[in-house]
Amino acid sequence: MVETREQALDAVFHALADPTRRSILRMLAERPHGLSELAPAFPISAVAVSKHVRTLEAAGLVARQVQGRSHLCRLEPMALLTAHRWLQAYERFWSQRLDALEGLLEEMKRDADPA
Amino acid sequence: MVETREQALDAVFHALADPTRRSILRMLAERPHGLSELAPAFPISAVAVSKHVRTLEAAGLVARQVQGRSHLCRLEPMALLTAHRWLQAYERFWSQRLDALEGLLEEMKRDADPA
DNA sequence: CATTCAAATAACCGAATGGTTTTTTGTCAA
DNA sequence: TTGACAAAAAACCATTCGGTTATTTGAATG
Repeated sequence: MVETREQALDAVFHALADPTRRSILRMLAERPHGLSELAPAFPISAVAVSKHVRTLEAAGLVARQVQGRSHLCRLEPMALLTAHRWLQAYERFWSQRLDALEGLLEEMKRDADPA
Repeated sequence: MVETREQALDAVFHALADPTRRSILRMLAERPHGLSELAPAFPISAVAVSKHVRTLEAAGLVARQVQGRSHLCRLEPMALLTAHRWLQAYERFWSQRLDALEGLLEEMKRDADPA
């Protein structure tokens, strides 16, 4: 479904950009859930929840195991690695900022409490 | 603009879910760029690029410094931390998987090359 | 002052998004 | 075999999205 790495990032970030879908992932992180077990947890129709799950599936974040007439969904965590690695490339920028903040705090402490 | 933590995640993940916007961030990671310097790097109109920058700004990923008639954009990396921390909560799931994979590889090596 | 240049604003367009209700399609059980 | 149940599929709707062109605003420059 997803071809290139850029398309994978598109799909994963888009899937994560919705609070209902993030909630679904949180539930699946705890344990696998059937679709009909997932749906009542949200104030929207079961069809809408099913659509969200399909979006998560398309991004590779969720896998579905069909058992008769119930569909068991489980977290597929490796897809999160795509997003994580992209973010890691920027890690040095925010750690730089955090270091600068820490430095400032040290300075303030020294000024407020001169030995 | 962004009120709650959930809204912040919505805005950041949505901003990252577009290849043009990710490219803009990559350029700004290298160094700050004027808007008019940013625009020609993309096969779309300057207005479209300006809109993308506004989306990034709304997510807190980019800050703009107006200097006369040119607008200087720079990366605001702390907003990425929001996304990074959300992903970190799932880190144990994929590292579990990676460990399992590593274990399998070890096993295959042992089987293929019995001492 | 008139011009030029950077950017925003406005108006518009087609496609995608998030939601709905209704209608199939299967599968389990009485 | 006749329901009942789980889920998908279809049709629909309003809003948002990513893009366009044309117009306006505002600062630098001749």
